[in-house]
Amino acid sequence: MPTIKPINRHQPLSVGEVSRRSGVAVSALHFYEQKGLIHSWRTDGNQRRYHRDVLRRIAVIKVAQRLGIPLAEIASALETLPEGRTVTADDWQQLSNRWRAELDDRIDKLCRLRDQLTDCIGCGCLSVDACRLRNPSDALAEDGSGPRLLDPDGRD
Amino acid sequence: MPTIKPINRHQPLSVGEVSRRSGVAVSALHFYEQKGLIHSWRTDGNQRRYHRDVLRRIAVIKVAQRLGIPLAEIASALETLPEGRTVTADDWQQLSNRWRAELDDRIDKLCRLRDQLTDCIGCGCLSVDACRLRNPSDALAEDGSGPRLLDPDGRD
DNA sequence: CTAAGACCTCAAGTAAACTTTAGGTAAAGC
DNA sequence: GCTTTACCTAAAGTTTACTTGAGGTCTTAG
Repeated sequence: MPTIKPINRHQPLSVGEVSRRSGVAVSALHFYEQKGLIHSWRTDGNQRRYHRDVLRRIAVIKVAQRLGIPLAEIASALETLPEGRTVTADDWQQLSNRWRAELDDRIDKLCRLRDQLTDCIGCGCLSVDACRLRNPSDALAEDGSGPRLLDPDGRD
Repeated sequence: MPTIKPINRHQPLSVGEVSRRSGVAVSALHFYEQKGLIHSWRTDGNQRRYHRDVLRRIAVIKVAQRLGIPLAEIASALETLPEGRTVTADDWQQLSNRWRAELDDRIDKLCRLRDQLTDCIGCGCLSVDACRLRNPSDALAEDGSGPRLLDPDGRD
């Protein structure tokens, strides 16, 4: 047995340890817990303790975030797993396949947008009627930052 | 020619007209003005009036937003134009070339991410040491350990 | 035993891009 | 003249993903 602070694979982790090992700030861990993304129990002294599985869960969260998945969606995806369960390889495969499809989609949209932009740079028109760039056929805005409907009226 | 309310090309536009013709909410127009993206003058009654050029300017803003350019950056790009000037075809070409480069960049990054994800789905490891997806830094030391299947024991 | 460091909660702050609300003025229609 | 519609300002609210701060408790090293 080690003499100095034996890091037992089956010992629970404190929030600080999880933070150091995952690279996620303590405040963010609190936040994730509040949002139901991770779970913990408490010691007698009311301090959080985590199962080591939480590290893998956090890894999934971080990857999903890099993919551009909002936390709420990550949370609901993780909720489909049996309560608080370790994320298995199968789980990961399911999640990542779904997320890759979304990523593919986003890439597709951006590529189409790039093509339109390229055309438009060529013509330089920005015409209300003719410019594909100004008249996106696929109505979904990249960024959901507000309702925007194109007014059919108008020439300029 | 219309008999009712002749829409003169050289008459200024009220904020409501600009809103209807551009598809941008009045509140957003106020907001853009506050941020220096568009400009107006006032009537005796303190109401905003816009030069028709504003519509083209707004078109540029909207396209830039679809490209994912933040408003602050759009503002500073528009500021490089002579004060309040109409956006010419040349201006547009300059701006859009720059923005297309940024878009290319973003697409590139997403594609690389997709590739990593695809790899990772295959191996399913999410390993701290070996997973490219979890180690986005380029300073990844490729030790011989190689990808490994998910350990049900919860190895981090 | 005590002081430092880790941890706790709750509230408020941050940034982006707007919208909503409230209270009031201006212009247009009948 | 009166009412409806358009417009004005300033401030606060919205969402996402957190961080920061204040004030207090727990745990651990010496």
